[in-house]
Amino acid sequence: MPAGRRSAGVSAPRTCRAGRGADGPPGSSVGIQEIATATGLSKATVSRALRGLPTVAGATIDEVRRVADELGYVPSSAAAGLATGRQRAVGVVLPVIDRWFYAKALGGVDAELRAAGYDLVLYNLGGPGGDRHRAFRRAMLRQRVDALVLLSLVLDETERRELQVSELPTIVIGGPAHDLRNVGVDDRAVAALVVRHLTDLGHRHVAYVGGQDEAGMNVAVPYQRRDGFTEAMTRAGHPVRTGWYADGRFSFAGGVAAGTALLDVRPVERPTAVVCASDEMALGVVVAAQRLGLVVPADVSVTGVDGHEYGEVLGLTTVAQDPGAQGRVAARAVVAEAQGAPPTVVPVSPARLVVRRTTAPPTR
Amino acid sequence: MPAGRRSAGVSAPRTCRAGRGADGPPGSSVGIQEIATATGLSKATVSRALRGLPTVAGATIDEVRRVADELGYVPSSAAAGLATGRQRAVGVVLPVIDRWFYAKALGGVDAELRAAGYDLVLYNLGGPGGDRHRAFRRAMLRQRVDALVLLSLVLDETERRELQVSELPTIVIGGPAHDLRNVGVDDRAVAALVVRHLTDLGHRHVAYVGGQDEAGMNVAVPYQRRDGFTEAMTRAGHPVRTGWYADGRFSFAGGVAAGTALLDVRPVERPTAVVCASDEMALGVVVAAQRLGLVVPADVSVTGVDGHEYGEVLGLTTVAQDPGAQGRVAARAVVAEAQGAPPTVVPVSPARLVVRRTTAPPTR
DNA sequence: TTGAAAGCGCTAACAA
DNA sequence: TTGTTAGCGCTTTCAA
Repeated sequence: MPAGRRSAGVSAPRTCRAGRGADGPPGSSVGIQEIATATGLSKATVSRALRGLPTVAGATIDEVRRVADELGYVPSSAAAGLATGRQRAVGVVLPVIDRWFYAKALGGVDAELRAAGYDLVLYNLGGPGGDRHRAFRRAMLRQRVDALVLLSLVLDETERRELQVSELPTIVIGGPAHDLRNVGVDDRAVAALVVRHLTDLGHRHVAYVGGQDEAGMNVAVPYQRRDGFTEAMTRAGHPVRTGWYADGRFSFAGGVAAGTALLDVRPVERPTAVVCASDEMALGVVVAAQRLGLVVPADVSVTGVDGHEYGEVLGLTTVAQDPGAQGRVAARAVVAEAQGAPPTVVPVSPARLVVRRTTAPPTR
Repeated sequence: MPAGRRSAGVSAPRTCRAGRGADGPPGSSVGIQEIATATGLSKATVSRALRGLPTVAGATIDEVRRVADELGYVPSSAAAGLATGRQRAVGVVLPVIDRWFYAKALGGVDAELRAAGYDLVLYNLGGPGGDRHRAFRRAMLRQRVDALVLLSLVLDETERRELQVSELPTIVIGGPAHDLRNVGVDDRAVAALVVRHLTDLGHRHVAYVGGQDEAGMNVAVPYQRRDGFTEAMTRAGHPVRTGWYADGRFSFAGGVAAGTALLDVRPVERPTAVVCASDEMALGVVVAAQRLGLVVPADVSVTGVDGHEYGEVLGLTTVAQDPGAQGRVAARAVVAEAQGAPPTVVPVSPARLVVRRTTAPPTR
């Protein structure tokens, strides 16, 4: 706009405000200078008053705020950012938005940032197709944000290096990432929790639906859940058949496919329980079972991980986690760090077994 | 940082770069001045070269970019924004993130903005609890964005006024809003489409599940769908009983509740079809029907609106729309306007009937 | 408690 | 094709 304004006619070297004269309240470019003039104070004092610094007289603050309001003053984040070097904004980088976990976590990050007076700049890598690299670079290569929250991302070598160079406080939600702080549940423990529940019920033939989320989820999460499952089963004395690992791509449709593959076999070949690495996949497996004429949990028990609303309504046994809370924790951590606090250790996020109606003792 | 740097020791009035000396490549504050010095060019030329302006010699551009890279130059969006008055960012305001429609639309907006080189600043009003008002105040926008995309929002008087004052190019997705451009489907037509399908099948006793999304969805959407439904049914000669309007709160759980209320009655009192204003509610109604021992579509037909993935897997008849595309259209429109183009008319978004397995002729 | 003045890093007239 | 120069709107020393 400055440029626009300037080229709009006369070229008064300075004090060239707005298109319209500095007349009424509803003008676009009311700055602290205008407020200073109107109040007879200096820009410096107005600036301080607006921020409520303690060195300003209470009466002055009130007066300045009143006038600012009257004039329709809108602070310029760019100017403040340039002067202070802090943008009061945090970047959130995620692989895709339309997945339960990401959407919930993003909501949590947002809530916390809003409370802290920070803006949230979204960098969606847009799935495997999106030119994620460019998006990632832009995130930090423009100094638009003071910190970064990464949602379940696998970083490649280059990305990691750029992150380091940027020196931005960073944290990742969901799945540990090399050298970066991390908030999330203990995925191996989550898997062990489910296995324990199932073996306690008497299950010995348990299959697993996991797989890689092609959307760019942190590889560590699926691996850890799967390994945790395998380990726990082995420890319980019921090693898992190689054929009983199916890929559900972390989606509902993928769950249906995986469930069908696993369950559409002769009864003796069929697992008595299916452990899924997410609720959406578990829901898919339940649907697959029903389509095959099986009764859940009489014929097969099914479990998920997440705490998805649908699962609640449908009675899915699961290990519930709270991605919103994880988002809030992550946001709080990076904001604190951006404000100069030393990095603190973030505790492991809670996850708890919620037994509902898709698990029961095996009938075989 | 400037402040931080300054207080870090000596107070050299000017040219006080970085903490470390202006030594190696990986320093945080390399500006165009450094590049200018290194190349022997002026700041102005460096600036132009970096932006690839046509008035710069090709060789110069290459050289500047090379040196910039070498020095680890990171542009400052704040400085550029301050100088130009354009932030290269668009704000997206939405009531909640974790709803199918919003997540999808947000993804579309994001994709388009990324392609245009704009950043996306998210303003989540955080549901009915969130202090939505604050989020909307122009003070909060802080001139951080050049345009606004509103997702299905109802604006109150104050909000509308502040929007006007801000003079930002604005567009709303989903549901018309007073005085603002709008992208979305024709909700009355959508309802009529479903009714047509059902009456063609022979249905005369049709109930409706709609309701107000407490999350702050544009009121117009539910109203228009409901009115479109009522009108179409009346026109078809099958006026709807007053008791056959249920509130599903635009959620899956709400759909289950509404479906139960509607279907748990004596067979003769039961509608032969249930039209739902969203797929999630429709899925809930299907579940409710199954729980009551009814067969879909033999005992009841059920329809939704949206084109949700789950509905696809489960064979839900619906009117599919593409919120991602709507998001892209909206983003493109506001970006163009932010760049000075005159506002154009946005055409109504397409919606098409997708007949699957939850609708059939009535057996009664 | 306030004011004066010097920038923050970049862009854009204007001149060369 | 490039350089000079004057800001963009705010914050922050330093001095009063």
